[in-house]
Amino acid sequence: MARKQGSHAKTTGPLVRAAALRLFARHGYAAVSMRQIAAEVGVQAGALYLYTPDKQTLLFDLMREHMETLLAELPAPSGEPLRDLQDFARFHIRFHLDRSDLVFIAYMELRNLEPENFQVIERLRHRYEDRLEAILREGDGRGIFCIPDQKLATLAVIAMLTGVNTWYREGGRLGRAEVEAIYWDMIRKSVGA
Amino acid sequence: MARKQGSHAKTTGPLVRAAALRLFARHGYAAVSMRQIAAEVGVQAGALYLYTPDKQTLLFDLMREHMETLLAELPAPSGEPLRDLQDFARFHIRFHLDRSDLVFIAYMELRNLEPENFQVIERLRHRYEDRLEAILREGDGRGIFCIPDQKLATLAVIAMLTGVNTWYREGGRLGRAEVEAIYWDMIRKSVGA
DNA sequence: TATTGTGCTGAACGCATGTTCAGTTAACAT
DNA sequence: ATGTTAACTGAACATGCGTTCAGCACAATA
Repeated sequence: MARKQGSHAKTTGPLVRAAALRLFARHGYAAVSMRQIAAEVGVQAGALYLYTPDKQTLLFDLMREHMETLLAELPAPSGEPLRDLQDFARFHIRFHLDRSDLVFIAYMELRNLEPENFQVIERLRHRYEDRLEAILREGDGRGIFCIPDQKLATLAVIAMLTGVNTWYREGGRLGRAEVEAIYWDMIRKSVGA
Repeated sequence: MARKQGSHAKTTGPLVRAAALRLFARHGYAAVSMRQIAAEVGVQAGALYLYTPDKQTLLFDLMREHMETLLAELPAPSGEPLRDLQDFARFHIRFHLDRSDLVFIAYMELRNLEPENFQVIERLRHRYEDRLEAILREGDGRGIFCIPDQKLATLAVIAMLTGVNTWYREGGRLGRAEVEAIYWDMIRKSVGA
């Protein structure tokens, strides 16, 4: 039953990755055992170590790849703050709803990262926040926005947007487009534009 | 070394409770062992079972008491939506900053609750959200607010407010009063008032 | 057909887990 | 001095953990 993933890999193979993603999101990193992950893949526990060095790397790889994709796919700013803020907001909602498991892990399992791994993820997250802060600063400087504190506004907007993931369900009362529109409306108002 | 907590209690004693609170908040429920909690209290693991029926109850009691206190201390609405919204926002920030460990646990460890315990907490959380939603609905109906969707606005505001806990540190750039004022400004604008 | 390779098993390693309980200790009441 | 009781220990229970590794099966190569 050859599964063709890799052999004594330094990072995680795709099938193992997918199984770990599902289980970590559902039960949490600390509550999931390597044997459970192996069962989800359909192998014995020992075989996992052909595809990942250890359990911690399983978690770290999930988070790092998630954050790197987030930064890579974030649309480049046009220099027009109102439009850039809208792009950011809509992108954030769409990107996060498409990856609810990864988002959940990235926000919940930070404390289960070993310190050096934690710092890597923190740096990536900070780069993402900085992108939003730059938009807000630009808009505030040009008098398009009216923001009491740019750092706080950045964190407030991101918290608000990320909150969508805690309640949104496919096939619910509102579709993604409506959610995007409603949140954009609230965010636009909250920064005084 | 008598510690006078209780004896074969059905709920958790205060010293054990405080130790569990610290450790769960720092490392997560699944990652903390009864032996670690016992060490924090200064007893052997077996002694914990004089003060709590089991580990799950330790977690559940923390969450339930937290949510009940939250509901009990939430100020009663005056009927004046703008003032009630401000009261709600300021109360939320203050209450949550005063209990950052409990808040962290209440948001992070939901999935470690057994199903029936989970439902109890969910119901309490819903009652809290309903209080805010009632304020928004009243203000929107009277034309004081301008809200595209009351349910979403409720969740967005709470997410925004709760986000403060992820970054606020005592002795940082901003004091509590300033944070309260800035967030109140953003929230007021976001609901169109 | 013989030889190499890889992909995986299954057992084992030492250690930690939540929980129970027979017994020790110390404070108090009589 | 004796009896009582509550607080606590320390060992034990069965189970599970992350991780390692000798060996096996099978596909590809020679």
